[in-house]
Amino acid sequence: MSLRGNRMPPTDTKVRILASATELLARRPLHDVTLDQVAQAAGVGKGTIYLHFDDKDDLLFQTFTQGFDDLCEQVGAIARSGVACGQALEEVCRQVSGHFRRRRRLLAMTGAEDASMRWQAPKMQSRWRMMRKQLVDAVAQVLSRGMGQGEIRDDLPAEVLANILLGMIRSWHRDLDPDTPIRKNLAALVDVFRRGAARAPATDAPLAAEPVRTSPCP
Amino acid sequence: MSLRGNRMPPTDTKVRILASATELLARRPLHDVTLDQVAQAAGVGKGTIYLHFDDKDDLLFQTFTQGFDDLCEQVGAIARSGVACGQALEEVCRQVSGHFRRRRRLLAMTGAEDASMRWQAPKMQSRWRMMRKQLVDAVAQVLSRGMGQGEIRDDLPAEVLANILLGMIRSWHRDLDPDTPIRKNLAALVDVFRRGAARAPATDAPLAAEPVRTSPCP
Amino acid sequence: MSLRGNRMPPTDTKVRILASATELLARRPLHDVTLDQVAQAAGVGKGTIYLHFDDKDDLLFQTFTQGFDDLCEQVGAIARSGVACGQALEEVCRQVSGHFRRRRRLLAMTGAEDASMRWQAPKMQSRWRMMRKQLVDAVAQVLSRGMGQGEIRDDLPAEVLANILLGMIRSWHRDLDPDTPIRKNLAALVDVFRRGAARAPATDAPLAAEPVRTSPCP
Amino acid sequence: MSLRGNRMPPTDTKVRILASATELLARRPLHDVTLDQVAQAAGVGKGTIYLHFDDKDDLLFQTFTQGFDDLCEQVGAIARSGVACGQALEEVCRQVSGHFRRRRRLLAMTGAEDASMRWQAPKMQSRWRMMRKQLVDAVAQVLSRGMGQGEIRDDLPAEVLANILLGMIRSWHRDLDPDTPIRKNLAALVDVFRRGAARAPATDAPLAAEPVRTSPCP
DNA sequence: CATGAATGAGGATTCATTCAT
DNA sequence: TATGAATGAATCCTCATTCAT
Repeated sequence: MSLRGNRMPPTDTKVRILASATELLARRPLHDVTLDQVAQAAGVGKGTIYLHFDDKDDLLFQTFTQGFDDLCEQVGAIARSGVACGQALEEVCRQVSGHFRRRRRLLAMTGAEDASMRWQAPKMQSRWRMMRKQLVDAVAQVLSRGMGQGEIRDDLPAEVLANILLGMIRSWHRDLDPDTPIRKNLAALVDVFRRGAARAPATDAPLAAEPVRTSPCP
Repeated sequence: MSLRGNRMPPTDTKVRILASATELLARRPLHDVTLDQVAQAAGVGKGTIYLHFDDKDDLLFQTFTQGFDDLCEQVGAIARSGVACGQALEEVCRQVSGHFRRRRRLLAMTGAEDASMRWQAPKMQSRWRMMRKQLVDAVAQVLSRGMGQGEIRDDLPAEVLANILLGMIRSWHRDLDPDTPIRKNLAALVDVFRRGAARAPATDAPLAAEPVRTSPCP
Repeated sequence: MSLRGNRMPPTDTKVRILASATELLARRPLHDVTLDQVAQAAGVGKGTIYLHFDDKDDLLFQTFTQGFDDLCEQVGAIARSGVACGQALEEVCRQVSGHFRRRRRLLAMTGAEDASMRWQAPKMQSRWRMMRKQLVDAVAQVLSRGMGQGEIRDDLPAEVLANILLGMIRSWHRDLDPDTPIRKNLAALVDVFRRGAARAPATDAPLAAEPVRTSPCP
Repeated sequence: MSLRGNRMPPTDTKVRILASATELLARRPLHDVTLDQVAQAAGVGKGTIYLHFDDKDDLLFQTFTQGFDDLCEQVGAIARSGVACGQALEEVCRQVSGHFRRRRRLLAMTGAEDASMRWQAPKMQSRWRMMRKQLVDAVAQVLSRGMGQGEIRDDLPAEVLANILLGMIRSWHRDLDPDTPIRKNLAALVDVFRRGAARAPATDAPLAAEPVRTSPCP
């Protein structure tokens, strides 16, 4: 049975729509992606989209945040595992970076500026903030553990450091020339962050004192 | 000439238009700013915009990159001045951050993601890339000098470090809760970066060696 | 058969649909009532509607004209009963008015202007005209008897007077402020009509003569 | 100059749009008139409509109520003129009827049921009610004067009688077969109304007493 | 008989751009 | 230069209708 003719196999419709939207948004700017294109790419009728999403906004939002929960879950798992801080950080970067790379221009990771700028409607704003906070908190957990173990500086809140790390990852992917070999070497990025975020050697001057003025570059 | 009657003093029309666009873009998402609004806010006729700009794109581009040259110039000046690396970095952050804060959501600083995503037309793409490279290069110059003086690690290209720093500043402004007191303290950000980018103490094991893989957080 | 499980008792489906449509049309303008709403309100699937009605038009038509046959029948019965003209008219008004009040905005009574304007397709047009003529004729019968008995003026066709009466009833319900106490007193309306439609006192000048042109208001 | 080529003479654009809308609404049901059609018929671009009207609703409303103010003014003038009640009523009917005939199916006169059903939005509702009250009041003024002169029954409020008269006129136009010769003779309608609304001969039984039960039809 | 996911033609509305003045 | 009325292509969204189950 099921001679639906030219229909695709019974892949769940909503999934197909999301996939098409993802695909298109990775190529064209948000602004230029129309629902007709999404529908066409997904091989469904235009109206079908509205059976699965409230709105164009809703579709975009879900597209942008797809898989985000999983990412947060994974990062959270790293935090909870007993893994040493250094390895944990590397693993976090790998996960976040992988997620980011997979969703390329979607920028679903932290700021998705296109998205965050589009959604100024309060409803979306808060939806978005919640998602973002989820990831920052997960990363902050890893750092908190590092602080507890005396490995991460505790003169800055974990959330602040988490934001910095995420910002670095973002830059790494967005702004770095894709052909730079270093870009493939996440370890370098982790190293810079770890050193910047490390607790200063206990013997030397206190961290918060005035190292800003003193150490390396006088 | 110019008996424009009840018009404002002969403030240059183009300047007024740019100012209005800046104002509006700082509030609404790009997507929601219309030329009618800009014209109205600037107190000029809609057609007048086309006397000063090719296009809506052109207007947006000029709006986004307004003052960017000045910023690059200032950063370059810091690099050329003999100021010590540490102070130079702080000053760079102050400048960039100030520019960023002033143009808030315009994101004219490094990537202006909205912008970069909007402009896929080759013409704009390259126009944009050039602007961005200008700033990265200026920051990289400061870092290069630091490397020459043995204060900045030289296992990573200066441009990579420059990108990281700019990414951190961006995060600092975009993602950090505006009410966090730390956000006002740029020195903290500089400190994290400087330590991360510092040349490792000569005594210990070489930084790039393999701590990444082994030790937790030294 | 009919192992419908948790369905309602075998209330006739079509009746439920009509009831829901009536309910909805009494609240929202025709224009805003969708088949989804009707189906939902009736607790049936959307497709089911098409098992009982040709069309949305058909559903609307049947909804609008529901009970109309009964009304015509009742009015006809009054005409055939030997009841005196005055009482008969009052009774007619009561029936028509009651029907009208029950179906309020449906306006199924005489013109259902919404309906008459909607249905320009010849099929519906004639269907509608037939229904309307039925009622006018029934009312006209009552008036004809009154003419035969010398109580109703016969210088105007019974159908014309019937239309006038129906128009008055319509206005009474539609245009009169629902809070006006008089609105509840149909007798007043009947009185106006009866006096206007009464045969003029034999003694005075003939009604149709020319009072219209000359005397103010006798 | 002004070789606008295929443009129409400088008839005011808004007027042209209203005229086209009127024309179309007189043929097709409200529901089927699209803005494209209106624009095309008016020989203007689709967007131009939005320069002159807020909305489709606004366009329709203005179309329906076009000339209504004039009508009310004329009726008011009749009331204020010293004309005898009978002639005044005839004149009122002539005016209202003329307005009605001119706007045919638009029903702008009193109830414009299509319109009144479409506009359930509070804004339009009240806009509509105000217009309607204007006309009823104007007609009621004429009747009030008749009451003061003892020519019109005063056991019913003037507004109620005004509504009845307007309802009769509406029926006359809408429901009567256009070919009935009587339809052209408004005097007949006025006569029915005048007799129904006349003060009963002072000599006979009091009007409010029980004439309903007694006179003409026993 | 009953269902409801899928469809896609159709319509309201926006807005960058032009051009006669 | 400056203007702003006019334009119409482009887009989001609705909803009557179908059909595989």
